Amino acid sequence: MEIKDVILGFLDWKPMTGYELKKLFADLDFLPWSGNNNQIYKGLLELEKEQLVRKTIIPQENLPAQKRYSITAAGKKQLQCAVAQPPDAESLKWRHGFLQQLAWSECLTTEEIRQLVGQFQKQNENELVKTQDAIRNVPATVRRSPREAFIWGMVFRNRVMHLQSELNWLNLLLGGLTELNRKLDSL
Amino acid sequence: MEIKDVILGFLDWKPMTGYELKKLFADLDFLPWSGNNNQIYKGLLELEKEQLVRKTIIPQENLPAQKRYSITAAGKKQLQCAVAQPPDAESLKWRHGFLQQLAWSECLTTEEIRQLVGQFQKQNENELVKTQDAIRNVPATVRRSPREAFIWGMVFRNRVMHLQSELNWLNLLLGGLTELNRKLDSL
DNA sequence: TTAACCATGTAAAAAGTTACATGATTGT
DNA sequence: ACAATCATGTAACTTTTTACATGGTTAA
Repeated sequence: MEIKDVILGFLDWKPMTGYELKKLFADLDFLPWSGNNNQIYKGLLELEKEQLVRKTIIPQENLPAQKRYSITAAGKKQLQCAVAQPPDAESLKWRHGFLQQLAWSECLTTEEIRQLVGQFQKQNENELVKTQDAIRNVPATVRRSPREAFIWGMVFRNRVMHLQSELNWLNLLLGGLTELNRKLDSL
Repeated sequence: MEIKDVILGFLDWKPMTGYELKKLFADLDFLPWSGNNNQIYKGLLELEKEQLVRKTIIPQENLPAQKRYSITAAGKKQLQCAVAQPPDAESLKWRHGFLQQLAWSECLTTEEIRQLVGQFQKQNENELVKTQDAIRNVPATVRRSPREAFIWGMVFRNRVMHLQSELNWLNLLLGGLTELNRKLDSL
């Protein structure tokens, strides 16, 4: 998922202007882009050129005309494709790409979502093992004092705890999806 | 903390070459920089121009000469200054700046570290409240299905759980620092 | 009257990634 | 024979940020 895919995700909710998109980027903390003018307005121009969105110009009195963008069929296809990608490794570092895929997963079946979640779960488990190993290899140089040794231990433990909390969250997620299916089946 | 400060942090352990620094950036997952040639070698040149590091050239047979950089007094001052900054807001998003400050906090007193931790703790608590509020304001547009509503709930809950796990970690950290002090006092 | 909101966009700079370039040594 | 390690650096490109630019409306 790159920023243009997220824009498509928003436009798949409803048609919007660049201005509205900017506000969403500013409000939603899990998106790693600032959503500045350059990203949004340039992005929209490109998306239009690629025919993934279409614009309607709405003139206003005393204010610059609104350009309201809506997603095209090709845009929907592109969104679905981006969302269905196997979660990439950077998700485990700072750009939580998996959350973005999940947020716009409405275009996938529940089974496909489960698969994505499963893949991400495995990546997290591997990373947890890797990090716990890494603790044993902390460079000896960082033991100038018992305090520094303790602090570096905590730096690694931070990551371990985050990964564990992520795994807990993934279990809740899978449980919730099952629960939803159960309810729908019983209707 | 920007990448040059982290380089200073490493050189404060011991003098190193660009090649060694690269490996550290590659190995340590909590650092958000890839540590590619451009960043490291350009960074070192700039640091040298700013007189924050000094280089010694060590010729080798059959291999390019090593350039071993060491931190200067001015460099140590700069590092301490960077580490002592109040943790910035981006720490709460993706670039976990606080971890970097903590990792190189050996130049601070335990009291100063406690202060940093306290500040970061407060920011996390505020952010937790803010995020829990935000859940109540999730745009109604994202409820195309019960499934989507559930998923967006989980996207927000991911952040809540991370913040809670961060607060737990901060308590462990403060507890550990107290414990260390107790031990030193009892000698 | 000052700030925030509405609404668009562009320019320049900074930061980051990927690929290029060299070339000996060591292990599989 | 091929890949990895050692060891430096540069060039081209992409991404992101910050600042510039305009200008009317509304609420404190």
